[in-house]
Amino acid sequence: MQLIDFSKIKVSCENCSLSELCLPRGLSKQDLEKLDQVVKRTRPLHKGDILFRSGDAFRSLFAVRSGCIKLHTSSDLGEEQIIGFYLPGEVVGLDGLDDSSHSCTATALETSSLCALPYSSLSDVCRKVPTLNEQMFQLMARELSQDNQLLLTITKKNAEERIATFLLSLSTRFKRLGYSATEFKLSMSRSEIGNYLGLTIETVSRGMNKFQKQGIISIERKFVRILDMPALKSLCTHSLAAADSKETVAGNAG
Amino acid sequence: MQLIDFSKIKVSCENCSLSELCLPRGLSKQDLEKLDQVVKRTRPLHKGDILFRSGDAFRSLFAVRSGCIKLHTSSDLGEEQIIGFYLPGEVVGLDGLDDSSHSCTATALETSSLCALPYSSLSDVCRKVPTLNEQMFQLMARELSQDNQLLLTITKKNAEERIATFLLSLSTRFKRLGYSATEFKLSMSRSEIGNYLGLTIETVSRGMNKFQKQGIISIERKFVRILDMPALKSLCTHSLAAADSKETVAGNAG
DNA sequence: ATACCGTCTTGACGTGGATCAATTTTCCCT
DNA sequence: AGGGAAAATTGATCCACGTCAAGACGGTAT
Repeated sequence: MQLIDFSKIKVSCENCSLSELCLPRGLSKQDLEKLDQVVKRTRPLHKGDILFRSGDAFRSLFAVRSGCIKLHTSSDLGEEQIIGFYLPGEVVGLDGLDDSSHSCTATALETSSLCALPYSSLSDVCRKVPTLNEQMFQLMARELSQDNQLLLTITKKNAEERIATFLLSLSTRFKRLGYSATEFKLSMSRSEIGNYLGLTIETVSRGMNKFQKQGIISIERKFVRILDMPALKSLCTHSLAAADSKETVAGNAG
Repeated sequence: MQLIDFSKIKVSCENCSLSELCLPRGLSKQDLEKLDQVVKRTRPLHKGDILFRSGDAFRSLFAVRSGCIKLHTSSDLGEEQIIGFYLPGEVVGLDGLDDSSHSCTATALETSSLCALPYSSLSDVCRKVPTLNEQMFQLMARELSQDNQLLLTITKKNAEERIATFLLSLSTRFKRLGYSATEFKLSMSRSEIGNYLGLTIETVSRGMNKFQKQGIISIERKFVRILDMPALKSLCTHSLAAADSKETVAGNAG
């Protein structure tokens, strides 16, 4: 086994294959260089390692380079609620911008490497580079709209639709990363999927096996293959379509 | 009936009783003046009026001065999901910072007056006033954490707990506004409460009537009085407490 | 190999809240 | 003030999903 000293690797946003993802829109080369000076690669996390805890002082944002991070809260009574899963190219830690302490905990689901963006230096750079500042707003707004999507999924969809939506979301994101959209590994357990979707582990298991019997996916342990993408897509909104006509709620649209 | 020409009223954040709420932390007097020059009071909206629609170009943030605004999405099929209710001192429109177009629709639930903060000028001021810029981040982070709260409420609590949590949240926010924490008017319909909480109108109605029979609240039409605040609070987390011991899920906390 | 343990699957059963339906109450418009 | 429609209540029924329980499978330590 080869040991790699990550501290010696020159980290560069410019050369990072993910730069388009974690920082989508046109920063100039100069701006990128400014950002580069700020980014620190942390040593890799292993499965179960905690990146930050709810209540921790907010110090950095983290861009995922590889692996998968789950973001979750604990209620007063220690009940876990998973807020999201972060894949490479996605940024974790924005929850810390309120009161400068994190409201969530971030845990590695598998060996994961990250770039740390220390907030103090980041906000300096933001001040000098308005484009970057706006990108930060965009990142947060995107997170907000993802939350809203999740809310819609949970309140309006039944178990199977939620599971289908979840799988489709992963597929889309893997594709964006340049990986296969039809074959991938789930880095989270059934229990974590259930928690995220507001379902029990049994319901998740049954749903996925049903899809398998229908020939829509094949699933073995953590490995998923999507066999019939159109079918999967139509599963995401099935009952909504059925409810179509009677759904013009409230009618206070004027 | 008296007509008021709001355009002639001198709007001033400095004198606004809500300034502590919509912009919580210490802007200097000078900074406030800069902000003042940017704020525009819009003419009041009436019940059902739409402030902005999903897909509209993002132009302004809006601080609620009076009334109540609901923020909601429509899915592909027109199904409504209410994301939140905004009371005086709260800021609506942050969903527009992604792609500079709104992902949600904002509708007045009753006659409401607002301050518009045109984004173009606001971002200018933000550039000059770092404190304000940070407050914007805080606003968004707070919105994120509220979304997370809602998610927890919906996935982990049963119908009655959700309703109790909802009432308590309103109570807290009214109190912060200087209104009574125990007597207030619901500006949203049962159907809107249900939509927000992921419940049907019948369940909301039954829940509230049950609380009434238990002597915890009294409710007449839209007017709520909280009679036993401690009881209401304990209702918010009841079943979570019961699940306490077995809830140390997953155990990957190290 | 073997034994153990955590994760996942599968089945049987019970229930909370959705759905359906019938009034009643309130709001709004003329 | 009155009439019509939307909103809310209340009751009866149903079913999707949670709960409980038993087993299968895979990974890991001895």
